[in-house]
Amino acid sequence: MKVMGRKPTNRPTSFDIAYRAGVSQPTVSRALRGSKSVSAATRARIEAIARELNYSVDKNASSLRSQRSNTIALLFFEEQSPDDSKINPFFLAMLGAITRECANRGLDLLISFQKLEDDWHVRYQDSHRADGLILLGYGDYTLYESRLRQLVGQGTHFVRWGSVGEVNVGATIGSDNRGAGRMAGEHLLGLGRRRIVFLGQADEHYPEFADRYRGLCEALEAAGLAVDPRLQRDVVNLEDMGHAAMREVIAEGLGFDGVFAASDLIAVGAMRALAEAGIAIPREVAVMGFDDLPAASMTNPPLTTVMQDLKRAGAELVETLAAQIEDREVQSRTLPARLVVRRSTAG
Amino acid sequence: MKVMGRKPTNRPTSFDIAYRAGVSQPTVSRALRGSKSVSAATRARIEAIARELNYSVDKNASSLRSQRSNTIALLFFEEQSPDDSKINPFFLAMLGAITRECANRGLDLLISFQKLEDDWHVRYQDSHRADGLILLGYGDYTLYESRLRQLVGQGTHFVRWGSVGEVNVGATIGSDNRGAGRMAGEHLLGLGRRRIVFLGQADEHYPEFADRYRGLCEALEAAGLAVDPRLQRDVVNLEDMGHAAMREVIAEGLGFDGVFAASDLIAVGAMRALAEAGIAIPREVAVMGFDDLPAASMTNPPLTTVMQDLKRAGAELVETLAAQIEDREVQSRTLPARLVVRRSTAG
DNA sequence: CGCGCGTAAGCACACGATTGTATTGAGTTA
DNA sequence: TAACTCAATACAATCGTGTGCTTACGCGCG
Repeated sequence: MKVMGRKPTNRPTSFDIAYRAGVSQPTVSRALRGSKSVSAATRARIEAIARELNYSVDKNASSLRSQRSNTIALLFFEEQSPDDSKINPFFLAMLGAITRECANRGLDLLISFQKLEDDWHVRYQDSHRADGLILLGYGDYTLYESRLRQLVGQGTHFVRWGSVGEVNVGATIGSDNRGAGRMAGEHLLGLGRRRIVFLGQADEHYPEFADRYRGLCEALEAAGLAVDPRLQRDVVNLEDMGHAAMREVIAEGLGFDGVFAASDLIAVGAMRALAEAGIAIPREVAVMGFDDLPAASMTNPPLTTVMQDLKRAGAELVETLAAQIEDREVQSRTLPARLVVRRSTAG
Repeated sequence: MKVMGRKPTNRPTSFDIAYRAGVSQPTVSRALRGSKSVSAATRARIEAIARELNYSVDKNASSLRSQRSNTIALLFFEEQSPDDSKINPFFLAMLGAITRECANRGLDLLISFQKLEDDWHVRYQDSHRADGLILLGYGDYTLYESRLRQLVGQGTHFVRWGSVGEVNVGATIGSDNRGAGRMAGEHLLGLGRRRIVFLGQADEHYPEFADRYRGLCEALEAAGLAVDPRLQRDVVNLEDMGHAAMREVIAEGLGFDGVFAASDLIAVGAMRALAEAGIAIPREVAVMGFDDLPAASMTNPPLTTVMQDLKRAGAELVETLAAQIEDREVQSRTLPARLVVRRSTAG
């Protein structure tokens, strides 16, 4: 015997539910979505049948009709990728917070790692894959700014993690990098350190790092100390770069008693260079990082650093994006960071 | 003036393309999907117009009609989650490889972190959100085995990362844990170590760890040494647990000159305990881990460990799942692992 | 000259839900 | 008793593609 027309998988549809409940199919849809124009009794009956049949709404049909996917896309993009499978660990940590918040709101999360050259900026919203984007990207800001403007132009909803500044396009959530930099500076100054090396770019291409440096400078100036520009080194967010820069500073023989690295990755590299040079941490040089990666507590000595509030960051990113999707007013926001003191600056 | 009917976003549809190209809508669909029943000239014309209008296929309509979402879902699940936003770093590392492979194949990747209690096992495929699942989960295997059987029962496509053994349900990809354990044992034995502590559960609830232990035992036996069960400790995959277990072993005063931790996280905790006890690594005790987390190279001394081939793992997982979705024959597979020697076992 | 076949394209419908509008029936009031 | 209101539900029209079947046409061959 040949049976045609029915696929082997006999997934129930809302028609099946309607038939058994003795109502029309649209009523099933309304009941399950909680419309108040369905009587409580009918709804209860429908829900019971749906549960019994293991029914679940077809996401594609639903999204097609309602023009809403209830999905957001998380896009990571980095410029330098020596090894593609290495992802900035800080963003990975944030991933946990974002997924959690999405789950709470019943949103699906699509993720993708992008090269700057890709055309992600047109694909997602256009194809109705996602209602909006969360963009996470360290790297040269000026390189992708034009992409962001294009997104705004085509009406795509998106939120960015990064430096909350004047020049921003679209809503941005970020840590209070300047405040945190100042806090770090004050911590080192409080330990009696006076000549502090800053490892990290301080130009407009990397606004987050630049803000951290600006904060450090503020702390120095507030303490009546001059800022020595020779103690600032442009370093991108890689361990090896931190190592190289630190070696250079040591070799140049400028005196210094503290290091503030713009990220933990850089700090780890710097500590390695210091250890190789036989310089004692923290006795001779105190070292601080930024991010509080898992690795920060495993270094020797454990690394003092600045912890960003990832949980709140994830929540704010998702909330801001959701608001934007619902056409509510949104604005950029700065989150406080917290000092985590460990032995690399103890005493 | 009031304009009705048209939403402000005037996304072009395949009808618009068809109209301008002077063909029917189905022809557009066929042309863009590469059907050979469209002449080259027509296809070129259609593609040009599509590009010009910035057309992109509506994912929802396409998935609805074809019953294929071209999306896979990546599900992490862990039993112990003291802090929800902490994710097993090993899986995070694998994430990079998986996204990359998905991108190569034009698959979208949905990700979600699940508690074991959740009903993810029915939601994804049923709602046509994804064509299949990749499951990553450390933890007590016996706890979720029934869920896996349920997945098989309802015909859901899925692939698992884990221990490739006899008892598996569904396709599984995993490292050759026994071989790697043996390799680790041989490495330590080659350094002249004779009494080797194993930190990690060795029962059927955690088959990956158990396999690593079995490999170690094989190496010992092959060298004509007896296995001392007092040197094996049940430890779950947490740094603190490694620390506690190592302290215990030290306190008990059993002699030992090597430690093989079932994971880097455990190894880091163990090294901390050894350092606190003033035991020199590697002079008095050589230490090895497993996973090669980023943190492994940052410990003091840097940790010798076993590197799993993440890139290949991601590729195999995706390939196996894709094959299953296309109803091709699939089978479980074991991947080789590689020893990474660092200073924690040097000499 | 008629038959068969291969190529290129069109027609009509199905996919499974959401949504605006019409309809029903019960209850209320003058 | 007829007109009117309101709550609850049914009807029909989408949303934008993919796909099986049919059609139109050109060509070679006996």
